[in-house]
Amino acid sequence: MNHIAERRQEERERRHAEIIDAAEAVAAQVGLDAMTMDEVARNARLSRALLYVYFEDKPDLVFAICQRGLESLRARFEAAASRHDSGLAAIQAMGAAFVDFSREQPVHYDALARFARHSPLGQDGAANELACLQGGDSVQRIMVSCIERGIVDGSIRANVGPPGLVALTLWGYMQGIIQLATTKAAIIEHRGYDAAHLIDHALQLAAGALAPR
Amino acid sequence: MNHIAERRQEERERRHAEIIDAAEAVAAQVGLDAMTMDEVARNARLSRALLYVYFEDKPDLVFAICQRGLESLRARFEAAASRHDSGLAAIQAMGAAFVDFSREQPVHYDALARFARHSPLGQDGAANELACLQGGDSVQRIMVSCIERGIVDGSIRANVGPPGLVALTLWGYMQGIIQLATTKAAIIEHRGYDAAHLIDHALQLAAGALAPR
DNA sequence: TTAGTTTTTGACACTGTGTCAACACTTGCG
DNA sequence: CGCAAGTGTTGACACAGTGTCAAAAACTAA
Repeated sequence: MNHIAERRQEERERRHAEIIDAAEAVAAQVGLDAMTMDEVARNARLSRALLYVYFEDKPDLVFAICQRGLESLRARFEAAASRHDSGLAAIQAMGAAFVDFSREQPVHYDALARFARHSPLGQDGAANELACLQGGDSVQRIMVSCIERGIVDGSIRANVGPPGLVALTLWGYMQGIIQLATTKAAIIEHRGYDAAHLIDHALQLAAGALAPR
Repeated sequence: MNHIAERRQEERERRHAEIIDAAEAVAAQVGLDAMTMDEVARNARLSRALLYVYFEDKPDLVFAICQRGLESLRARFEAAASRHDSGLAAIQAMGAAFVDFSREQPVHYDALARFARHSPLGQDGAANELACLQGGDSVQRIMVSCIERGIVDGSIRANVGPPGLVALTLWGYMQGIIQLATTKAAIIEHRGYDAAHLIDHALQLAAGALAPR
């Protein structure tokens, strides 16, 4: 029968999602590093071996988490893009959205940061990695379109450079700042500033770099 | 005798350095992640167990590598600071020096990046971690003094913000950009740019953000 | 029922970490 | 010299985690 294959496919997808849910729950408690396949399996009430039917690897599972994160981030960026008229304002809102994202979904953010670190494995298997790359791409595209919009509407100076490069630069910038703010909060405070302060400052500085002179 | 304790102390330090040498050699070949204590021990012609006499942990050993890296980076920054008259030019030179550093001493750079990621363990043991924090501090101080110099000599606009925050921001920025450029070189090229291009652009953009209007 | 297919698992092999009791070597002293 | 006390060094162990596989269990269709 054909219904049967269909049902199985659905169950397969549901299970797939459940495993990711379980992994996120574990990671939320102990972090992605300390998250073990055993714990994930226990949390999803499956045997550990079964995880390897649904995911290649532990990295593969993390890619799946990252994928969800990217989707969420994309939605936030899109919202930011449509909530503002001027290109610059939209880009600024994206910076803030990125920061919010890192705070509200730390596991997703961490998975994303990991993904950003690792060089792509090339055309090697890993369907989930590919999906992450595509997810990253669509986020970038939103940024690019807003930068172009800003150049047209005059809120961003025309000679900032090619929008594609500007988007990449801003992306790297935000990653760097957020990482600094989250991991070195103690040190920053010890110097008399605080993390929120640093981030505000960084966003402002970036806006200044894009605005016309 | 007192000479004997002295000699032993020297031998201890020599061995300490030799282990770090061995670790760097291994890491240069396979990367910090894949570097195993066993391989390091073999490379230093010692038993694995002895490594744990000289270093707490594998992380501790990586901190030691990081320390060397920070010292090297400090020297490069200091050179950059004294090679230029204007504060802005000095800061720009530091950006370039950071990039050079990441290219010429990838293992040191990677150790540094790892250190930057991990939150400090607090007052917990780990003498090497403390040394890294201090090393990071002295690098920051060089940046701060150059920013202040730039504000005085007019090459940097006075309202960029508190020099301490600006230094932190620039630091995070460079980390983000270099990471992006090194791990995602393939993707960047796929979009018609290249890594060197991106870095040039990023440095230019940063300079623009600091320069007076 | 039964034979074929798919799902699920326990048990295993492997790699790497960190620890410890015991071994080996130096050194100072009777 | 010989021999204790201290120091350096190591092999062997316990442990934790990953990924794999043959076989058990569950399901399906005749």
